[in-house]
Amino acid sequence: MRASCSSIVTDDFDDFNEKNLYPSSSSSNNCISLINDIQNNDFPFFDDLNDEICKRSDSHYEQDLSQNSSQKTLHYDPQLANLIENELGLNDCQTSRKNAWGNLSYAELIAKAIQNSDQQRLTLSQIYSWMILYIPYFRDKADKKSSTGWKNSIRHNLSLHNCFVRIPNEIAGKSSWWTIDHRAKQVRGRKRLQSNENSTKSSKTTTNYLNKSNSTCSNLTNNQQSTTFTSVRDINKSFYHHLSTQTMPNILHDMLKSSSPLQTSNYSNSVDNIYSLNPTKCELIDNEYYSLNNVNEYEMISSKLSKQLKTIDHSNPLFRRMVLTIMRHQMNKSKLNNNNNNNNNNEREKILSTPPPSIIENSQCNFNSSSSSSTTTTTTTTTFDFDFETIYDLDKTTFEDSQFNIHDLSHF
Amino acid sequence: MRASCSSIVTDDFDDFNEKNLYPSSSSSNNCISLINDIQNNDFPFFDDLNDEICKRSDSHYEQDLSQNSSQKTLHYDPQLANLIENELGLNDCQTSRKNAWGNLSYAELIAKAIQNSDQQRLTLSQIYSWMILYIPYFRDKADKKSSTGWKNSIRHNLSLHNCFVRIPNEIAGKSSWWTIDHRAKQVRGRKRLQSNENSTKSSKTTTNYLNKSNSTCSNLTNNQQSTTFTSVRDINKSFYHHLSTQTMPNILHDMLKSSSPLQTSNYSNSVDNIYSLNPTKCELIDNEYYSLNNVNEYEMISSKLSKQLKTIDHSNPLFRRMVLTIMRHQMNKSKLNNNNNNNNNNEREKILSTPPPSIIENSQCNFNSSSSSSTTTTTTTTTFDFDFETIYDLDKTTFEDSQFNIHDLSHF
DNA sequence: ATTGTAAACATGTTTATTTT
DNA sequence: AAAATAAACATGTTTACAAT
Ligand SMILES: [Mg+2]
Ligand SMILES: [Mg+2]
Repeated sequence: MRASCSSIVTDDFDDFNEKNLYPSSSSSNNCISLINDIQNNDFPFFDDLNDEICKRSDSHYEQDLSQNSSQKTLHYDPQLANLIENELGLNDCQTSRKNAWGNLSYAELIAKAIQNSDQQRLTLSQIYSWMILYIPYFRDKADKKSSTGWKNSIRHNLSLHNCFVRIPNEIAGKSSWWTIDHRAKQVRGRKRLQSNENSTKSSKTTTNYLNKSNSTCSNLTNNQQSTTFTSVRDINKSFYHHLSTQTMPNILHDMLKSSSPLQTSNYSNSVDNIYSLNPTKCELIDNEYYSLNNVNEYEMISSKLSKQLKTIDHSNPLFRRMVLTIMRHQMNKSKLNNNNNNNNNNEREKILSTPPPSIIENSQCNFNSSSSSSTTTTTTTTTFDFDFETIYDLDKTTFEDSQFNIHDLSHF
Repeated sequence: MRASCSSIVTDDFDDFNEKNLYPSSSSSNNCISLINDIQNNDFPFFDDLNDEICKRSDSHYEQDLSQNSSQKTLHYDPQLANLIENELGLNDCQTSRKNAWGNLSYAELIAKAIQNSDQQRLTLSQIYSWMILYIPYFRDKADKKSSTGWKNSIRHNLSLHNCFVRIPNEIAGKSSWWTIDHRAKQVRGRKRLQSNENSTKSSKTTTNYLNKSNSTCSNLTNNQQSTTFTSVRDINKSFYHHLSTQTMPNILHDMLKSSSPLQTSNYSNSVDNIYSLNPTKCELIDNEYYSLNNVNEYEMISSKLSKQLKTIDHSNPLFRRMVLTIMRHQMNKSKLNNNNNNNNNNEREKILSTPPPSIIENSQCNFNSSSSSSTTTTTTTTTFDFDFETIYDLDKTTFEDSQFNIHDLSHF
């Protein structure tokens, strides 16, 4: 309890929490009856309510091993501690371990911490606490001075690996939630391409740290091995891997802006929120997305999308998504072709050298007619069924086992 | 353009933006026709699209004075610059000015920057750029070394004043938007109460920096002088002013948890999002909320709410809000009474000394029956009409003149 | 090539001190 | 009392480099 909180009111609240007068979250039955009480009786006054709360608590008292109030949700599980010690190799007689703390990497430890949390998400400080609680080595280095190193590494790993996804905290002023994106099979991902793309195309063996051996640590099924796209965002991601930072062209901005959104539904009604479907700093998840087969696959989807685009109204929020996806696909396809033909600068030069004609208001331009560039790609049209419902569903990038779609927070 | 972005693809994109090949956002007519084109024709290829874009651009070319690509939206407005110079007093012959840069405070400058932006929001680096662009003094101190001081002050002001509200950026990895909350008439707000509450009760004169004189800088109406509550959140804010940090009691958490939410509507379906209606670090907006009249007003609302609470289902998301509001009201009312009676510790002692009885599952407890505390408050019941629609409306804390409800971003 | 480690840096929050 | 100023600190992002 901070000394600066001098008022009685604050003291009361602190005591309520710190002395665990309230039942833990496991006692939800009691609370249902409490709700009934409130609904059946007239207005309960505070002190009476407190009496009632006292009556119902206590039996569910749980020892809180964490230091401060922000880590209330962290409970010590001896069984888990044992399992982790085994995985670390601390119970083996071997003297040589991968790291000072055992045989697990930082990424694996962080994944364990998050996966063993109630809501599959933790704040940075909660991750720190988890480490101190479960990893003996870090427990010995918990003080300010000696913790700087490994805490830095924790932060480094959270940022570096794209399987760790930061979600803004709903409570203003509190730090973000760190979650796990199970679709990112590749735990470690470069944020920026190395200088030349030659080295990039080599196939890379990626390890999956998230679902390892023991059953207690993870009840998550790993049934997402197929290369089908799970969301529009995934498609975009695969397109934008080679760009370090991506600014959406103004033209697209305007197109989106000019199509007024629906007020209903889950879709947000501002242009800006549409951008939430456009993560600027994207990362290649599966290298094999590069293969020509996959390019054709995109082609297929894109072709389907463009046909459906003609049938729906501007006001339909799906319209915006489709435009987005198509534009991206086309731009990247064109560029991919340029790369393959080794005439990298042609396209660019051509565009830059084109003298700007006068504006044609509301003109009916035929895009397929004009000028330039021999990059005609064969468009494979198949029986790919890609209707609205499908797109709609695809966009729900739900986590498998979490109770709610945590990534909605970043969408809306 | 960064040297590290070596791929042609990136170069293309950069050129598109930096050379302003795309029309500015004012040319939405062109874009509508472009959308029609896409819908009417078959699939437009990238290079054709580019040609079209070139045709339509150029006339709307605007000089971009900002240094790097993240500040694309910042345009230099000579007229605005002139107005600001006048407000700074740079055109006066006076030698003595409030600050080295003129007669406006940091808070006033930041407010001007945001209010003159397209979308009424800027990132931190955009605010920096605005200062360098419009304030001569800062323009002379734009380099790394000499800018640390005033940039620190900018950040300090953004955090300190609760009229500046931080909204997470929809684009993952980008820094937050800074917006203005026009309901916060008091620009400066302490984040934490000073040591003793004696000094707090003195009435404080607060200045409103947001709508000052000139018409160009602000088309915002200042018609929120009444003390009526504009949202449930406002009510909560006024309750929680005296708490530096507020953890919601577990009991309430459980109550909310046990009432399953509806899947429809704008309301989020996770307990955690309910907390978004419960800003932990709240701040007193109007000191007069302390007065007894206002306490009774809350009493009124609270009473109404509690009656309606009895009529609605747990699954109704409004139910949660009402519980929230009522609980808060009662707790604070009780504490307020304790303070008035100068028996501050009685209530607390009583609660702490109460021996915890055994749990009563699904019992029908009468809250008004039991024990303790002589703090019976007279509940004024009036004709206050507070139905669902009202609550629903109250929660839409829309900005007056902004095109969309930017604060929805922090709600959902 | 993967991982650990250090460090520079940006962005926010908060407290303390000085100036006015 | 309000504003400017300095500074400590937490949280994230990114680069560099060493160890394996
Ligand atoms: Mg990450
Ligand atoms: Mg603020």
